[in-house]
Amino acid sequence: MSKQQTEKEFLKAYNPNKYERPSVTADILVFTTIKDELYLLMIQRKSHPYKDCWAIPGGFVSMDETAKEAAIRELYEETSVKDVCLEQLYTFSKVDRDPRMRVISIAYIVMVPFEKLQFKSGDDAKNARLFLVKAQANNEFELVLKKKDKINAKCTTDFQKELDEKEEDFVLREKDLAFDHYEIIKMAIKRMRGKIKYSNIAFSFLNDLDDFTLTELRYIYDAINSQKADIGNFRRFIKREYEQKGFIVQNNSKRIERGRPATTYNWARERSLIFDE
Amino acid sequence: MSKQQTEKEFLKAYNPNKYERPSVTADILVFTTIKDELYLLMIQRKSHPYKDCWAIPGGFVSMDETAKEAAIRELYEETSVKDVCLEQLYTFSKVDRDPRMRVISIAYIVMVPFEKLQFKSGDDAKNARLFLVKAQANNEFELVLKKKDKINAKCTTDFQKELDEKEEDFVLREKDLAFDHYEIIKMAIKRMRGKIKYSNIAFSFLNDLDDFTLTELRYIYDAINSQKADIGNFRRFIKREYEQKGFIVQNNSKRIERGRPATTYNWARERSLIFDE
DNA sequence: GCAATAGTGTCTATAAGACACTATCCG
DNA sequence: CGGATAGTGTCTTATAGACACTATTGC
Repeated sequence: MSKQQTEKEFLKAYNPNKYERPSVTADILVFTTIKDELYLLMIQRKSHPYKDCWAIPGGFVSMDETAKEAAIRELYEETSVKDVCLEQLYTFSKVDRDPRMRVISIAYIVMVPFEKLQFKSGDDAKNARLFLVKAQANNEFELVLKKKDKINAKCTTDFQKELDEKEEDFVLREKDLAFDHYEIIKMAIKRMRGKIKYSNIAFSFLNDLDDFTLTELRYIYDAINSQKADIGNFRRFIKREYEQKGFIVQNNSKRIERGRPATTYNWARERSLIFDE
Repeated sequence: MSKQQTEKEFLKAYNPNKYERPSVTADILVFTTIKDELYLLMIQRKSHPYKDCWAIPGGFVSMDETAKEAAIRELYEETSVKDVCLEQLYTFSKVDRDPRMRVISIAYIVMVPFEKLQFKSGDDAKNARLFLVKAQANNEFELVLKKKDKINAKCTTDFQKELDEKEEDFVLREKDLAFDHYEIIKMAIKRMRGKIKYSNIAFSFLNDLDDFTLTELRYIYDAINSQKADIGNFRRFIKREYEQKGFIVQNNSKRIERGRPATTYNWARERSLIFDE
């Protein structure tokens, strides 16, 4: 090979199969909130390895798509959700994390309003469920499926029937999760808690950016932090950081449910600002 | 295939070569500080693609190492530096980022004291240089090689001779960098500026954790933020966040150079706390 | 009126920024 | 003494947390 080779010549002669290569997958952590609780979408594996264990959804990154595009595709396949923003969490590359072969996983966080989630729990190819994320000390957590909760009520799979007949809630702990998924989820929760302080990620959980109340928004903060914020201090914080700076504006209408009607707000800037890094 | 297959049988029958796979590389951003300026290690490519362009070092992740281990190995090969902490920055996966083939890069940031860097600039396989990171508005930047600076003085390559004969400094801008490396560096600078506020990453630039002055530490903050901190406010900040909490402790000896001798400090906790996430 | 929810006001402690001042070395 | 660098003090404003209070609805 001459040193005076042009780039074109070089590329023609280049053999891209010289080295063995790992598989690359995109994993997605689909979080949602209901009231002031945080939920995570998990699927039950129907095949080896970790058959019957619960895992976060994911799939191989194909040659003609970015990792993010793969995550978006997977997300759509699992939940019919489109047009959401994803945040890259971390890339996991332990050599033995998958017993089949070398797999490197790029994990993404996606935050979806519960109302937009059409998770395909009826799909008999696999069980998909929203697990309550029950925070414990030190960023540890449990994933809980409440007996006869309304959230996964539509599910009519064998698994659901079994669960309904049991005496207690169904609880997943570290050892019950497939692969290194406990570690991934733990990191995701930590990341969300970190980012909620200085970014607007909480707004990505709102069902309607044109019509939300400060209480709805506070519940989202409470869900992620798993603690109840002081009402007065929270309002002051949102008004200073978002209303005074023109990101959110009051609507004319009020939300009437029980108690005093609530002022509703709308996000006044480009929607793409939500969840921008 | 029977549904009653055991995991062992499954793994035996599994064919891991079903899908085409991308190559995976680990790229490292080696930052260092001199006085209150930030420098980045770049290498000049000796082969296609982007022959003669400047790039951040990197290499393929092999099948028996994690991405982080690959980064550590690369780092050692380039700079003889060992025992440093790396921070995973981001994984870049655009389909066409490398014209040879599909390459996904996991980028790592490493912060090294200048004194510990033995960068192999004499190695005639490639030029390696420390570029001054010259910040501009909006997280943009230029990489500058000053004519006849002392930092890269040991270099005797053809490139250096050429540079010495020129009239002006050698400046790299976005278009002068290989692949998507401008974007990567930009993100790295942003990340460091974000993390320096609430983490102890600045300490990882200190040459001697058992003997440093607050002025040395302030210079590191200035280098990353590319602005000069107020001396009094900075001291108050460090004393509150680090001395009062017992992370750093005053030494008995003083550092005597010019002017009033400076109190030296040492990091009093486990060293592994430096740069922990 | 009462339960329920929305929303305000106030007090305190802490933190961030601007900036003037003092201290201690060398030569 | 003066130049150089280290280190202190003070004033102002912004922010965070605790917590008591008022407002507006339906029934």
